[in-house]
Amino acid sequence: MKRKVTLKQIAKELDVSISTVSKSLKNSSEISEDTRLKVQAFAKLYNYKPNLIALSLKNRKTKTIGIIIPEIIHHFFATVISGIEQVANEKGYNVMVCLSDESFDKEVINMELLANGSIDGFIMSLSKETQQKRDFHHITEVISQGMPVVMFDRVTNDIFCDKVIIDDSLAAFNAVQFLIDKKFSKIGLITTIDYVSVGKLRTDGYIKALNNNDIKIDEKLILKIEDIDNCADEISKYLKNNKFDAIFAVNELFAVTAIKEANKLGMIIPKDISIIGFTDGIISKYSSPSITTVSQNGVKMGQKAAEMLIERLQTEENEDDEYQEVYSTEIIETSLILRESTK
Amino acid sequence: MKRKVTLKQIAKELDVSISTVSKSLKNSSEISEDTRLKVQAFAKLYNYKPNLIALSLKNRKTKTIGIIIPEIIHHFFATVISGIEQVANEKGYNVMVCLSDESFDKEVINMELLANGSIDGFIMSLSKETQQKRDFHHITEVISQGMPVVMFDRVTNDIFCDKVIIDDSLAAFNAVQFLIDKKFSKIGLITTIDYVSVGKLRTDGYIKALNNNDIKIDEKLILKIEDIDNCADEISKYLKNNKFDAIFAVNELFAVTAIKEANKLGMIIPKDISIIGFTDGIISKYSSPSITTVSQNGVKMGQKAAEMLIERLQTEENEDDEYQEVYSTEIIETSLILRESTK
DNA sequence: TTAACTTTCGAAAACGTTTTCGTGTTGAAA
DNA sequence: TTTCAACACGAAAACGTTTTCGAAAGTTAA
Repeated sequence: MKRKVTLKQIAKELDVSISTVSKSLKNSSEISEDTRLKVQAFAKLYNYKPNLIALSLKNRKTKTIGIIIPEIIHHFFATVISGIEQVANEKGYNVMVCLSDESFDKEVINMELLANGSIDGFIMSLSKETQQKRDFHHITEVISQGMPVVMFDRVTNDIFCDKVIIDDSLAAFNAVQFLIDKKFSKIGLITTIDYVSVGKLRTDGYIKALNNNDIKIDEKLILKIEDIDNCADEISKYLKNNKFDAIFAVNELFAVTAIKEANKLGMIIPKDISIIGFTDGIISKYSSPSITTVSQNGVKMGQKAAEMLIERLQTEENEDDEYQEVYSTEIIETSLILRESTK
Repeated sequence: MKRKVTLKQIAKELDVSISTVSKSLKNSSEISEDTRLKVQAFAKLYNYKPNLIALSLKNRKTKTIGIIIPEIIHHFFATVISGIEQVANEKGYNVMVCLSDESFDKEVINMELLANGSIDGFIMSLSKETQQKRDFHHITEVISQGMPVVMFDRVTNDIFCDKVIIDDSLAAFNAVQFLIDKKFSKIGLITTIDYVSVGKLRTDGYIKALNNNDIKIDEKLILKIEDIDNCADEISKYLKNNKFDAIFAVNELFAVTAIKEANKLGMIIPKDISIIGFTDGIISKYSSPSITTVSQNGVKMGQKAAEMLIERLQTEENEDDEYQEVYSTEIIETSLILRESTK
């Protein structure tokens, strides 16, 4: 077992000082060509690579980005990570991933942990519990310590920082308008409870679209689901007790579950009911029928978030008067992907 | 903006030495109760938290695990990360995630990067290209430097290290045997090209099951797909040109695509053809019909891998004679989850 | 020969910890 | 009064870098 070689060892071996070794490897003109080449040859032979932890300590920056998301077994979040990783990689950054499991406490603990020197900045999406409690002290805390934060998707107006979102309300509006244009009027909505910010916004879009077209809101056609894991029964009951032309679901799970339950009740999609989902995940693509959906480009969101964070890290690096403090909110375009679940 | 407070600042503020502050915070009996409490109060007030990078440098361990996987937009890998993160979290470890994008070069670069001090050990699954090239020098390299590696799922016999796998061959065998027990004999196989280790093993299981039951292997019933992204046409042609009772697909994507293409050709699943997939992802669960599949418990694999790695890190910590060098391979159980795609 | 540069290198500080060891002060025992 | 242990604390090294500054040679010019 050969441990990694350090500057000190090289110095000792070649009988020069540590400084000389360091400078030689950086091709400093201070060092004669003789020793420079000698050191470089030796370093190459022993495959010297600088210890990144030591560098982090010295430079007070780690070249890693902390990601905090509610869960990873969720196609959308996985795509966001993928986007982040991609640009981080290009720009020489690594990523540390922490999962909050939708728990406020875990979110806080993870943030505090990472904030203690391990990373240069955060990219995060709020946990459900955090959104519910509306307690963001952990985030303001790290921001006040000078650590940049970029929030995406599940964001809050209570925090001032860079953000990357889609226009959930508009996207929902467009989806519902699409259904209305098809001359549907009995349009159902399957959504989440209101404290999930994106659920709320998508619901708003639905309502706005109906209002805009003078269609009366029928509360019975709006289903708010609390327990996502056991939504099937609720949806089944909802389908049985109402008549629909179409349904707009705020995520793919609700959409696909609606299709399955509708099938069980003898309805055929899209003949009897048209269905539109939200988030272009694998479910929508591969279910039968495949689902017309609002595409929410996770990869692009991740890329944008990473670009914004790294941009901020690098300007911070140069200007020592660190008070530009102008935050921006980037809106990623959505589009309606037409598939088989709509007529 | 208040930067994080350090021991040095506290020491200066209270007019004691750095050592005294450090010891006080660790409740050392060397320090009088007076100063101890005073320091602790001050530290609490200013929310002192030790800098983890400095600790990492001092202790020569980072308490983080490096994960290298081919991609993250893949339900199976996402579940594995989830499992790893869970036990890592419990045991006070963080995770750094790097994606190889199925590329050999990216895998090598990422490993070398992380190996330079950023992490204590690796959990990884080989990229396709690495499996094809059979070049594992980057892995032997880090192992020879004393950094533990745990491989999962896509592993190789060429490397000696801890491994977590499922018995792909047996699982495939059981799935095919299940079909044979249903009195099916024209059983198709949709698989990958051979250098993907798990694809090969699952193919072996298929062949063994047929042989075991004296069913002649018909090469025309075996479809090897190279370009996963455009498999639909190939599968469609394959379905058109052969007659089947059943099909075994080595992943869910092939299974669901087969269902969709079969539907297009007017066949009904499972009435006309029974289909079994591999990997219990969301596609299998939510497609219509839902897909009978070999469940490959990613969460459990991740958990096990993390346990093995951390176990090794901790014994390494205690025993300085680090030569136990007995590696084990853990096999995670699979099971057949019966759903609607089989009669 | 001397003064003034150049060239080439090393010492040391710094990043933020932990820990070993030494030291000065106190109190009690002899 | 002397001796010694207990107590309370600080100095310094160490982890592995980078970088500033100073200094010892060697070189050139006067």
